Amino acid sequence: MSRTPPKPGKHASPRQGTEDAVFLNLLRTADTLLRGVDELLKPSGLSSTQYNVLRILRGAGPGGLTCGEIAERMLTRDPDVTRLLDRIESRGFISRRRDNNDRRVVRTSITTAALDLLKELDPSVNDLHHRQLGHLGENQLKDLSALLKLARRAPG
Amino acid sequence: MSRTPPKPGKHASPRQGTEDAVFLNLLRTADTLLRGVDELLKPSGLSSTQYNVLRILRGAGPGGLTCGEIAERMLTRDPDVTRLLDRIESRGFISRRRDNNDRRVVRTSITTAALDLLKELDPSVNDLHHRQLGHLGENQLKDLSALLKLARRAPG
DNA sequence: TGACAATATTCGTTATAACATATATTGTAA
DNA sequence: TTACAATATATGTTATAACGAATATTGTCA
Repeated sequence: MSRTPPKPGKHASPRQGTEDAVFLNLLRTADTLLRGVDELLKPSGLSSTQYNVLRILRGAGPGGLTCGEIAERMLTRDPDVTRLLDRIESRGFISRRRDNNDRRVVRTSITTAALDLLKELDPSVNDLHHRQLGHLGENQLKDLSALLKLARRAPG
Repeated sequence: MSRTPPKPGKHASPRQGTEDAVFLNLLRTADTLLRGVDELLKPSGLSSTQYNVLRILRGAGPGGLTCGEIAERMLTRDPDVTRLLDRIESRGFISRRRDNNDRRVVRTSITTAALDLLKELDPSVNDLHHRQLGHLGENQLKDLSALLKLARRAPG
């Protein structure tokens, strides 16, 4: 097999278990927190994925973004941005139009209806995060963010 | 609204941004790592959810587990364990039988075919985790695990 | 120009997830 | 025993995700 051999002189490594534990804890924690957000969004009929897209578009401003740019910024990669946007559009939360310079691309921007909804949701989302993570100290939060960012930066 | 008022004398809090950052980093990192696992499992036709179930059942031993017990231990909550198990069963990786004492419950146990497959996958999964997380030091891994565990333990 | 690769998005299809509700079995209490 | 709540799993249905291939447009180079 193409298995990387362990460094000579090192035994089967306690790291293995530690790395595995990080992986398991990461998924469990992410699922727990995400579930809370989905719960909170349920009354407005948004999935967390849709909510995430709307936040991305709010951040992008009135110029809007292309499908590819949206895909890049999503938290969770989605191979089918088109139909995700279809569903959001059908609720009147985004508008799409062909770019005149490059007619391959479709620029998507957020509607004022969606901006209003986000504004309404903002405080509850902040509150939720605070309930979910407020028991961590400021330093722990910063450490955690830094470690997570670092964890994503695999050398391979 | 039922918004918890901020402590008097404190402004809108830099914590808010920090908590939000943790949340975003958590989802991004989890997605990145999970994607690697899915990629690795693709040749064997297992989703990461199915793989997770098989690992749970391996850990449970020959006595097997009930649907409820499996659901509890899953990384990602799934409201429809039945059909998840259906799909795994159709590939011959688990066997199910009614419990004779309590005929409501179905006990599920892993087959030797699945044990063989897991054994075959073990080294590649460990290697993957090592490639994904090996650049973190032993202490960082332990800190990260601890913080993630702590993050799940919200007081509410 | 014409052929072709690259890019951006869309579509067809199948698999899986989510949600609400139904069925079967057991335990409990009148 | 009968009625009823509780538990464990299963099913019907709809929504979303995943995968592969298709379409449209642009850029590049012989």
